[in-house]
Amino acid sequence: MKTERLTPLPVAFYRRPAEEVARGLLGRWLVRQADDGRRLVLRIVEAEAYLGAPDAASHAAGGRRTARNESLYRPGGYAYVYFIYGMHFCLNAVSGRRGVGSAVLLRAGEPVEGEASMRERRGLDGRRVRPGDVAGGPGKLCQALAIGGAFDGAPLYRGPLLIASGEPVAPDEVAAGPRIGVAYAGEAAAWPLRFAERGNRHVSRPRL
DNA sequence: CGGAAGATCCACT
DNA sequence: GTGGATCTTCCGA
Repeated sequence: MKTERLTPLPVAFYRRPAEEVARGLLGRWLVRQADDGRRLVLRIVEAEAYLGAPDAASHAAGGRRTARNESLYRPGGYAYVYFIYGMHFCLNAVSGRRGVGSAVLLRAGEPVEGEASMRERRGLDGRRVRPGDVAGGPGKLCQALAIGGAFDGAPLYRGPLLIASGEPVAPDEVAAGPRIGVAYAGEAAAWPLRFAERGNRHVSRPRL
């Protein structure tokens, strides 16, 4: 891939409503400069918007603010990384203005560079691998890119973890549906805030 | 201070 | 399709 096109998305990209940011992130490159010197790149193919206070599915529902979700209230352009189910990390891109608490959960990516390294981190070495096994899910994505709690609050426009402008997915190629794993959220559970590239086989759940 | 639930993943049937 | 793994965080008592 062409290094000269690895231009980080500017902070202004993120300082918009989460739904716009989620749609706009599809097709972009999630770039991880690993500690072993290798560069890992995923093309983002699935993302979910979480709106903050008015969204019962958000970690900021009702304005809830704790030590755990503090970075969710940073200005758009920073990472919110949390630990869940005793074993998985999830990566969000904070959106909107400081204090809003809205973010975009990065749910799936398509390997572009460093796939062998990602498979190794995922424990898939030598095994038969189907689309979605490498980074088709928020936990898988973080494991493939070696993203842990150390990135909570880190900027996404510079440093060892950033999102670079690729070719955005055309609006009519974006499928929308309800978010995954938020059945408890009442009315908000049905909001169509999950977005994925239509027909892409690397998404976490092909049904949309 | 105890308990319950969680923006998940995997193996198994 | 179902259930188990595994542990941090949060809220209620």
